[in-house]
Amino acid sequence: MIAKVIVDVPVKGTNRPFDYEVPARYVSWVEVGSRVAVPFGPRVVQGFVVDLAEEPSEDAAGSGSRKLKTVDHVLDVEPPLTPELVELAQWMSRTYLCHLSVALAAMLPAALKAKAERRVGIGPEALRDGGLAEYGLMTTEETELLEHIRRSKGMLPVEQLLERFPGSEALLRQWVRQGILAEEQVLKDRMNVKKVLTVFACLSPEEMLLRGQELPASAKRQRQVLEYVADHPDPIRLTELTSLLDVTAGTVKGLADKGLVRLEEVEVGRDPYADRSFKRTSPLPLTVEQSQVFSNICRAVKSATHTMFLLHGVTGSGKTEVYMQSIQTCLDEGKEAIVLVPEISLTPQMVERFKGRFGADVAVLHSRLSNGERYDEWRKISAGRVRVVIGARSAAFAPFKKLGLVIIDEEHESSYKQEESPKYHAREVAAARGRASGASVVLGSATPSLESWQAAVQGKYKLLVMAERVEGRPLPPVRIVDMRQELYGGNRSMFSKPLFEGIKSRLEKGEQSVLLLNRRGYSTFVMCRSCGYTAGCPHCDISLTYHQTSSMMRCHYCGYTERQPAVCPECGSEHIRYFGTGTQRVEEELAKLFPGIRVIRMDVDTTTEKGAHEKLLTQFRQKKGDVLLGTQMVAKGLDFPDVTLVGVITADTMLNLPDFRSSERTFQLLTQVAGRAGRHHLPGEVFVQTYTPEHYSVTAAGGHDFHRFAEQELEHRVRGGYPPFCRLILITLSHTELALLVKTSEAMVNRLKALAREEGIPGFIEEAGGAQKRALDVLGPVASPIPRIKDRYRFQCMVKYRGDQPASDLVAQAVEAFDEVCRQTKLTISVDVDPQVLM
DNA sequence: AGCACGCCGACT
DNA sequence: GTCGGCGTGCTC
Repeated sequence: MIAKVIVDVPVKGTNRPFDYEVPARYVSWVEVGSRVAVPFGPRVVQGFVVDLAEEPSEDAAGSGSRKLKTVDHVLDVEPPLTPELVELAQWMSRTYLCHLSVALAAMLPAALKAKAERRVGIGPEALRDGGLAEYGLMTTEETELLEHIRRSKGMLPVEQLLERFPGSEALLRQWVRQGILAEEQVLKDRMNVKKVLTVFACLSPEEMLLRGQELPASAKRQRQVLEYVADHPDPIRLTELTSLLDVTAGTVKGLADKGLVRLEEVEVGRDPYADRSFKRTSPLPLTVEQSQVFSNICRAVKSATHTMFLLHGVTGSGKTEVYMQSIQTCLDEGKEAIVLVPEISLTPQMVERFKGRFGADVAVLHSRLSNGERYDEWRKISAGRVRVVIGARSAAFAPFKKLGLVIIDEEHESSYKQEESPKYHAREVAAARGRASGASVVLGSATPSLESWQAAVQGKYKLLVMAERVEGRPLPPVRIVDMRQELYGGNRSMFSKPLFEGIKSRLEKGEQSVLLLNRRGYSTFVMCRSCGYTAGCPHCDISLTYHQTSSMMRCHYCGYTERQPAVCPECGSEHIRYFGTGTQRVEEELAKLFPGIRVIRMDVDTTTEKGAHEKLLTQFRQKKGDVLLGTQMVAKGLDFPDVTLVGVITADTMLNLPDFRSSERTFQLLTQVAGRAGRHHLPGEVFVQTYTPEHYSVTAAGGHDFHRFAEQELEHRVRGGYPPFCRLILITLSHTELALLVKTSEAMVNRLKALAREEGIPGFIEEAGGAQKRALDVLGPVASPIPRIKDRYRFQCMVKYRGDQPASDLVAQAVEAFDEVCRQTKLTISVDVDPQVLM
């Protein structure tokens, strides 16, 4: 038997199957989707079986004089991929122009990426009579190395040897060649066991308290920790201890240094939800609207006909309950279901709802899991121990064998697009998987993407609507505040009068507020007021961002850091000003305006630590803060009963970005925050501060009116020739030499145009009214919005095409034509199909 | 990616 | 005259 194997070596030239003989002992074991170790050139690599055949193909080595190599071994007891997923990977590779091995690897947890481990042991030559005499004298170091290997018997990992005997790599290789050492390569998965720093008491409680007395008076925190440990002598996780007592890890480490406690890494069991019980819930009665939607989905699931549904349901209309009952139907049919949610809304509350309904039938996949934990969850799916998975975009690849339903919640979220290769969109992957397997796909959103909306309007997707909120709670009134008027009125603060009054009255009533500062694409930067100098990254064409916590200037693209300048480096002036309203500045301003206000700030600076996100939200829920202030992460799916005010500091920061989706993003964000207030018994109020109050994405969001927004935005998109009326492929070229880059970029555009002509793809047709209708068009080249990153200049060109045109093929051909140039000049070309952010 | 083969400078 | 630099090319 012959296995066609895609080797996990993602370079040009290996993007095709290689033929291997399957040894008799594996014949009944190797399947399409198996992961195997195969010899490849001089080493052993991981590969995926994508096909099985009786005979090797004509052009394979086996047909010539050389013999086919043999599959070394099979890496898993059961194939980690199904034939259906292998097919899907092939679709991804074609559609998103990526190496097939990259598409296959993206479907598996990172733990299942085997790397060869080389090991050496004593070889036949060293055991021969006469020993090593004929190889000449060895230096003491060499003798020591060989003795070390001899003593340890068995095989030793080379990596480990090199740690002890640095620089002996060449020598080891030579000995292997001479037969003094024997070598083997074993493919090992990266299944590191998760370890957690744990605090142990190492003295008796009495002794500890005694030693606590001896601590200097200034060590208040340390004494506090010591007292707690003396009280609770059981080992406790460091993270748990620090969050419980609100101290830093440094405090505990200080105690450890003094020998009062012991810090040790302890292996932890990996079920992240093992120690939690979930209250089981039963299906809730559905409203008329809900049950109509539900029965539509049920019909498709029961008949196993692939249908794409777009569920347009306002915030609070009870989409989750419909999802859960649809999933139940799916399970009753003996099928499995996938729920995709944006990473940010994959909160414990969300997980709790699904665990509560489906219990142990649910696997959870999110980015905070360690490799081992993720693998464990994934195993539950592949072994058939669960029938429901809830997770972020990669959960679209859950290895179910009888998939019946895929739910994509908040389908408009851009996080469904992977920004690294394979640059897939989970929505498109789910659709492709549904088409192949007969599963139905439900796209749910209060603010659908215009792509999905247009598909529904055209009847490609079936539109389902839920326009009413559960229990008829009204959507909160939205007050749009014109900041220009505020400025005319003499208010130069970042808070308008109405928002100020709103916050003030909430403080008085003991109610809570959420403030949103949309900082995306808008960083705080530093400028000299005397000469206009701005601090820029020396490697990228972008200004440096100021971080107050560290007093450092940092480049968000390459990580370059420098100290905050005390005086202007250009003119020596001391008048340096910080521009851009960061959350830190808003926090300061709040403290000034409302003395004693308790602000919980949530942004990249305060949430990098693991679990910080959840911790801050819990604090806010427990009313340990009056105001929750944050970037867009506060807008998503949060549900606090005592929040009666939501304020958006500046609605238009992202409206002015050079991206055709900026209006859409603004509308989505504003609509979402507007849904955050008054979800419970207390009525809510929303303030949106803006300099462009007449913009339709602001007014439509203010009126909770998706239809009006969609109508206007679609008109803009038609006129500009943008999705959903076409599809885009963004090609970015980069190189250190600008001249070469420009020349190559132009050549690329010409090549694309020539290919389109050759294929007879029609070009530009101008329609009456200025609307453009074209089958394929190539724009550019132009400098990328960030023209230089990490010392490499960047140019881009854009292919616009009608959805039914095979543009991926065309781009693939064009890019291939530049292979030679890329190799010779180190120029890189990256292709993004259906780009979400044009930067 | 590795690791070979293969063609030009600083040493015994 | 050899050892070794890392530039190109291949892997069933």
